[in-house]
Amino acid sequence: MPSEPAPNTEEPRRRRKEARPGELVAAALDVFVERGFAAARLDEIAARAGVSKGTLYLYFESKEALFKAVVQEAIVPRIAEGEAMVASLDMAPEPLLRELLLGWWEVVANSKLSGIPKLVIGEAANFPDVAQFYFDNVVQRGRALLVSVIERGIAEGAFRPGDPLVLCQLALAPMLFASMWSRSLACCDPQGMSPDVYLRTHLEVFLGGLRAEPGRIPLPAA
Amino acid sequence: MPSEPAPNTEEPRRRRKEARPGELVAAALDVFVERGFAAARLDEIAARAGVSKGTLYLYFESKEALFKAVVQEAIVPRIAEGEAMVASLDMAPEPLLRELLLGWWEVVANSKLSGIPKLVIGEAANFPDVAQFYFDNVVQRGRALLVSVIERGIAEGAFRPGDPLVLCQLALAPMLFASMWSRSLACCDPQGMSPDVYLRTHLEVFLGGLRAEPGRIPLPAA
Amino acid sequence: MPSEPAPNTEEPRRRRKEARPGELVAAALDVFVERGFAAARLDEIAARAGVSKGTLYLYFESKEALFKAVVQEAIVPRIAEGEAMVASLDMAPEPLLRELLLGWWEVVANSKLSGIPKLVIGEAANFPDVAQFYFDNVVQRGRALLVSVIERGIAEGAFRPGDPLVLCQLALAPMLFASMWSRSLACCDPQGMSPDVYLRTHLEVFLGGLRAEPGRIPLPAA
Amino acid sequence: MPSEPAPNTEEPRRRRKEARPGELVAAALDVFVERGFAAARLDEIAARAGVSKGTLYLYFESKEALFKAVVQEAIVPRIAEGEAMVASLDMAPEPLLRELLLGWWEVVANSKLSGIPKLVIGEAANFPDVAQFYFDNVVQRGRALLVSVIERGIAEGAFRPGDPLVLCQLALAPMLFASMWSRSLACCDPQGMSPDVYLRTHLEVFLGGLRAEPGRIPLPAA
DNA sequence: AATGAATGAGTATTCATTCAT
DNA sequence: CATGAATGAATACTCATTCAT
Repeated sequence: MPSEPAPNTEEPRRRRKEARPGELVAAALDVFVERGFAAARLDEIAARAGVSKGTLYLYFESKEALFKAVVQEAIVPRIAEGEAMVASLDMAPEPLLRELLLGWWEVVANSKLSGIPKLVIGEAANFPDVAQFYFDNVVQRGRALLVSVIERGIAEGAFRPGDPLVLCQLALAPMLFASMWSRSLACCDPQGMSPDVYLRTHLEVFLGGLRAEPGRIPLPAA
Repeated sequence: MPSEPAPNTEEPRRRRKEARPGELVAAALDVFVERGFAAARLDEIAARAGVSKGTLYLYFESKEALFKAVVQEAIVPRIAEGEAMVASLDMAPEPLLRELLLGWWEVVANSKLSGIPKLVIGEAANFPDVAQFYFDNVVQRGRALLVSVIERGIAEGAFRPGDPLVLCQLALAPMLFASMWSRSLACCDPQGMSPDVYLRTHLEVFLGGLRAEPGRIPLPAA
Repeated sequence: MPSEPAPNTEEPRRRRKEARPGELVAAALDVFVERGFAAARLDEIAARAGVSKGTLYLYFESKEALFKAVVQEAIVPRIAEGEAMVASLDMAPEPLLRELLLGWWEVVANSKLSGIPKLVIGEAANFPDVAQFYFDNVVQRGRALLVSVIERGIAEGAFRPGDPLVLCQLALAPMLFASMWSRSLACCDPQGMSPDVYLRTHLEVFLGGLRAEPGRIPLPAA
Repeated sequence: MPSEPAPNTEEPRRRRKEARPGELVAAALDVFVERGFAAARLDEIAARAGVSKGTLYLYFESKEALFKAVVQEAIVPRIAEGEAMVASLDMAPEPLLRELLLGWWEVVANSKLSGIPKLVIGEAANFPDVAQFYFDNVVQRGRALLVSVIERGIAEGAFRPGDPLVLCQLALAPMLFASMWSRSLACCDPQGMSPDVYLRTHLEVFLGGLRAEPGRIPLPAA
């Protein structure tokens, strides 16, 4: 009769306990991104995290809560990094904007994270709480970031005058769209398209069209 | 006690029979767009069309077949109109491209149809057959249309040289994205954004960045 | 406006009208035998008969009624033939019994008809009316036939004394079983078995065991 | 108002868990035998086992899997017993064959088990997987048992020469047929028939016809 | 803290039967 | 007579959530 439990070949208990929520969130991110919100099965998330389904409910009170945690853990910090970048970098608006978009592309577009916008947009109508949470915590803060840079660019005369929010959306749309595409219809396309060419063309065309140049009229306004 | 049966307030049988598939497809379009493919309940489609669930199976052998019929009836003809437009209009590339994008926006973006791309992109991973069908019948044909115009623009020196497929995607992405947005997160946004300003800004910026002008370098290529 | 209907290239109306029920019953026999009673779809029966589903209900008030008609048309006359045979043939009991069993084998076992016993036995519990109908119209009459021959054989000292009904059942069981087997598990058996050897062995063994011979004791009795 | 929770009248969780599959299989056997495979409702099986429908799927992944488990648990062990019997008993072929058939009759014919052959034969055409499984696991092994005894009997000169597989089938057919009959048309027969007389007559007639005796010719062969 | 057995509401699909034309 | 459109009840299977251990 051993007075001590069999030597644990896995992580020590204490570490696991603290690490649990993070492991669960990581597994959840995987499954949510692969299947979407509605189609993700808690069973599969639990299995991938190596725990039982019941354990999920120890840490998260529902599927929605789990998803919110995924957003909180995986996406919100990326936004914060962008905010820090803007605060610390002392660059002219166009290079800064370019830098931000490139940074987003590198961090998000090529990782699992890029699956989240697709999921949220695709299922927002069926899960309004999820949508609202994402909007408040990700969209609003992300927009504020870009809008501030664009507003400065307009104020400084680097960009054509226009609606900054509209321009923010137009800067992001092709990138978000590409990330959604790559996780949906891209696999139906036998030839494909170079993501690199796509991104550089977008930046070149978008910034080329946004730049204030002699003879250019202001962009539309409300 | 009427000696004659109550006057039939319903459509005569013969007419209904021919009208049925169309009514079903219309109801299905509504529900698919509101709920997505997986979450759309056949019950609801039937109820909205005023028939029983069994009747759906008289005309469509499965949910997927019904969805394919929706795409076939509602989307494919719009593509055909675009093809006809390109064939008949004798315009310079830039105005033609502008016209096509505007036409798409008017016909699609403001109708239920704009819900279909969101649905397909959001659920392609879970329903590969649906995705392939949409890709083959809508994406490919739509792309061919725009790509031909863009190629001509490049050849004639109106547009900067670049990858036509990439440019096609970049022309459409902000529009498709906006239509997806309006059916998902837009309702979380208290202030909103003028679709009109959005579209005109996109055209102005995109075409402004695409236009060949002295001193401009070619766009990236593979 | 033709005063006469377009020349019918098919069967003339009058003949078809009378032939209808027979065609329906024939199609029904096929489908019932292939699928069983519950799994037979009226759709398929109608399609095979080249009529609409509704037409079936013009002639038969339900699936059960249709099945009863099948039994009536296809099986009952076969029994009558056996009865006629016994009445007309003036043979000793053993050759007569042999003749009857051989006749049954030839007429029934190798035709679709042999599917009916399997169906009735397999689904009697779920469709008691069908079972009762079959029992009254087929089993009882068939038994009476064989029992009379067996009783005569016993009375004349050709067969060992025993329960005639039991002997009747034992004479038929291997044949009915074989016909059920050939429509069910036979296809799982890669090697198979010669039906001819099977039948001849049965007759040889059964009649060999039934025959009264010196030193043999009577068979069991109730 | 009891200060303590009501004494748990149900089984403790741990015990139930291990007992569950067995209880489910037992309930399934009942319902499959009463209704057949297609007509058996999972609802009813679950209700009879005192669990919810979902619980069935915790243990068996489909109706087919449940049925295979029934065969595995309820029938296969019976075959094994027969195999053990042949291996252990040192008897002459005829008594051994008689013993095996009697044993089968006692164990199977009078229990629910006898409903399984009826079910399999009745629905094999509609459920080929089920049929194949039954054939491989029950029919083949059962045949091997009897065939070996029959072959030995022929070799030792106790039985007339003939096709052992055919003789095996002929030995079993009346017994299997009787078990199917008792669960189908027997209830339509007001007078009935003594199973005991039936069985003893079969053994007497069959073995009487099979026994090698002076002056008997060999049985048919392929 | 962790488990995993149990639940039961929810949904696509099938098919005998009806009835207006 | 004949049609075939319409019905709606029936059923296997799924999965988020609960809770006794």
